[in-house]
Parts: sequence; structure tokens; C-alpha cells
Amino acid sequence: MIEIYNTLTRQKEKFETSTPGQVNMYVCGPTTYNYIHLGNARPIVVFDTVRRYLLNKGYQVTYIQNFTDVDDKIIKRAIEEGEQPLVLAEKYIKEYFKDADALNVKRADKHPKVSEHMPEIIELIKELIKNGYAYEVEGNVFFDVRKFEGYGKLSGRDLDEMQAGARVEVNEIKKDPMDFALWKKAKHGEPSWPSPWGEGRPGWHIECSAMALKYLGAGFDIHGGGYDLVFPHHENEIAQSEAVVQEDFAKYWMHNGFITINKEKMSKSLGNFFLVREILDKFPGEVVRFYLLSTHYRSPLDFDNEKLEASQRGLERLKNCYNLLAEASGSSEESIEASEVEKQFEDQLVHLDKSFEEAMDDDFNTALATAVWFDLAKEINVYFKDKQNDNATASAANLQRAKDLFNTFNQVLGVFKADQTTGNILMEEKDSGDDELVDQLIQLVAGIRQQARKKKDWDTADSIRDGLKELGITLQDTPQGVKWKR
RNA sequence: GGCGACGUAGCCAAGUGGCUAAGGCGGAGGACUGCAAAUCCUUUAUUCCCCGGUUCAAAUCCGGGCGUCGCCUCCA
Repeated sequence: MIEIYNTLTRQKEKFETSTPGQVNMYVCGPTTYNYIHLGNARPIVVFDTVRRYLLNKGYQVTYIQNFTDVDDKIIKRAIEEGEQPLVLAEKYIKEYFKDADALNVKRADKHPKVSEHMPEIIELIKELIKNGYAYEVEGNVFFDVRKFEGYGKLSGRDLDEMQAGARVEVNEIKKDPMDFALWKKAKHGEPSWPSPWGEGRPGWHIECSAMALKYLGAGFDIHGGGYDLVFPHHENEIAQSEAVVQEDFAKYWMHNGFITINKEKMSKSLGNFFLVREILDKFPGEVVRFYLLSTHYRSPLDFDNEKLEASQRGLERLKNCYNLLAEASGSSEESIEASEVEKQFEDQLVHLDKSFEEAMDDDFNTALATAVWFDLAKEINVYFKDKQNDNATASAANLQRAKDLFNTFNQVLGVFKADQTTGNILMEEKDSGDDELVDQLIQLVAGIRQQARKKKDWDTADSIRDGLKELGITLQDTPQGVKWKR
């Protein structure tokens, strides 16, 4: 049974879908005016993992993630780059997918864009005006927060207390300073769409309401995003949606914590952000993803290169283990007697399977889940050790069990690239071309080194090994012969 | 000012009332190896920011203090 921390109720709740076996979830996607930074990547990876786990549990999942392609920041950036705003937005949507792919994030079932949902947005605003929750002033439409009784219920705020804070934009045409724009009148040269209130474009929040309601309907199961969206974005989404549908907009509200740099929030205004692709220049996507999942999603996560390096080394350990598993499959035996070692190993696998599920069931505790993954690697390594000590062959059945479990963990956490249909992890596929030649050359050099070793010419053997190491090729002498990896 | 989160080993990080305080990185020692690598074994927090309190029992609950951070304005 899954428990999810719900921002709305400020506690963990049992997860119950409105339709048995079916999960509808909506995650706020990026405003595409630039390449995404690490802070943007966190929710993308976190909710991709949530989705993967729900699928693993047997749910049907409909996953919607929008792109905000109509926005002030896009317009500003477009002017700077001498580009049409929508063209610019489209460009960064393409770039977004490159980063998302590198992080092994699956495509949403639908990636709706604001620019393609003007009729739905306008319809929703019309409805709000009709219900008396919104009002028009000089071509602008505002949501009347005082009319919506539950305003503040998500973020735990009180309208009057917020006024006291006084950090609210003064705008004489609004009835209340906290009223927010549903429709903005177009200024000269800005992209605009016709509406009953004249040429203009939607406010920031209404898009998500319109698209979520269109694709998922009211009362969908999970709405996710970064913690900084709680207020005002999600608060406003709730207000404007529920004012129309007159029922709960979404049931479980999930928010991920921030990425920090020296404990300070990574943000564009502070200028302390790192683009995902800058990081991908230095580290593989799998390392970045693994690092993002090494902490519980609601906790802050501090970023620096040393932490990624630590993640990389940890991941190396898992990788070595899987390689061992893959190699051993070839020399295993079908019918092996049920020795104590086999039995214990099998029991451990069952136990680890359960532990992993318990961890993920508990509000998607990926930090605990990865610990279970390391435990699995340890068990597998010990198993091989025991087998070697007994001079015995591994059991094909148990090896397969271990491999299946390893692949399952990976399917949920999505760290290593895997075969779409089998779920088998794909280790460094050699990408064609001259790699075959490289293979042969290494075989040749390694062969020469072996001859030197036979003659106990350690100097030659070691200098070959050291030389290859400098080229990024690691040689290992094992009882089964020489192994190498790049 | 309002609201909220956090403070666990050298670093990262689980655990939120009761077995020996997970796991990873790093360090130390050992096994294996010609030497390595990989792997395994042992070790690295008598204690969870501090002070009180509740309890048979607290890292975990309560009160106070100190410190760090976030939201309240565009932000994932």
C-alpha cells in the first residue's frame, strides 16, 4: 500500500485512486525560454520515478506534463534573441527533450502546450466570469480571490495576513491586491490571441487548470511540481479550477524540495544555477539521475561536483555487480542442488524485493530504495564469492532471479538505460564505427601483455596496463582471464 | 511581520517512541593478486545541535534556546 505526503493536508495519506487501477497525474513542466537547469531537472526525474513505480505496481498511469510556451519571460528572451516567441519556445522544447532523454525520463502521455489550448483557456475564463469569480477590467480579466472561500488552503495562508506582508504588486485596477490575472491585455508587439475581452494572452496559472481539466478531468489523482509552485501557482490553480468544477481539483498534491548550492536555493535570479547540459558534459546522465534520487524528494539537495563524484563511484559498484551477473549467466547450471548457499541467496532476494517495495511505498523513499539496491549488489557479490570458495557453479535459476530483481530496481529508478521490452539493463553499448577496431587492438595488446606476464616480465606488463589506463581503458586480471572496460 | 522546513559519523543520507542508529562516498587494517583492479571480511556516531520535561523506554513526543534554509514577487 502506497502512502503519499499530501501538501494539502500536510501529512502522509493512503494512496487511493478515484478509479481502481488507474492513476491520473499532472506535473507542471518548464517554461521554455532557456535550457533547463538542475533545479528544473529534479521534479522531472522525481515524478518520472513516481510514474515508473506506479506502473511497476500495476497501475495504468496517464501522465500529463505541460510546456508553458506563452509567457513574459519567453517574450523578453525572444526580443533579446531577435526571434519570434513561439519559435523560441519551440526550440527550447526540443532542447528540453534532449536533456530529459539523457536523464532517462520517459515521455509523458501528452505534453500539452499553452499556445495550443487557447479555446479551452478562454472557455474556462468565460465560465469564471459567468459564475462571478472573475471580472474584466479594460481588456484584462482577474480572479476575485475574496470570492473563493478556500483560498489559501494549499499553502496554509490567510488572505489578510498576506496583505500585511505587503510584498504584493500595487495595481489599482484590481479589486484586491491578491487577485491574479486570468487574461492579460496584449501590449504592442506581443503575441496575442483574440478573446471576448480583446486581444491578449492567458495569465500564468489558468493554463494548467485548462489543460489538466481537459486531459484528466476534475478530481484527478496526483498533481506535482516544485515546492515553490505551492504559492501562488498551485493555490491559484485550485481556486480557479474549483470555482468552476465545484469539486476537488486534484487529490494528492506532491512537491519536491529544492536543489541548493552551498545550501542556498538554486535560482536564476541568484545566478547560482547549473544547466543540465553543462553537468552532462562532465557526468553521464545516469549519474545525475542517481544523485537526484539519492535523497528523499521532499528534502533539499545540495549540489556540487564532489557529491556527483561520490554518486558516480557508488553507481560504479552497482554496474560492476551487474556485469558480473551478466557474465556469469553464461556459465551457470540449470539443475543445481539446493545447497545452503542457494537457499540463503534465494531468501535474501525475496527479502530485498520486499524491502524495496516498502521503501517506495513510503512516499517514494528513493534514498532507502537505493540502499536496498546496494544491499542487493552485496548479496550477489557474496553469492559469487561463496560459489567460488565452494568451487561450485552458480544456479541458473537464482542468477535469473537476481538479474530480474536488479532489472526491476532499475526499471523503477530508471538509472541505467534498459531494453524497452525486456527491461534488461544495457551496459555501454559499443556505438559502432571504429569500435570494432579498438576492440581488436586492445585484444592484441592485452594478448602481448599476457605473454609478458607468463615470462614474469612485470615491467612490460605493468607499463602496458598503465598506458591503457591513461587512454581510459582499465585492465583487470581475473581467474577467468583478462577483462577490460572503457 | 506571517507561514513552513531542517540540524544524525570526515562528507552525503535513511530512520520519527523500544532489537546491535540503514546504505553510499571517503579513511584505516586484512584476505585475494606478481603488483594492481574488482570483490569479500573487520573497522570508522556508547550516540543523533544544546538545555530542560514527559515516559519503564526518545535521535524520534513536548517546552525553551542556538543555527541553517525556504515560501509570502517570476522561479522546479
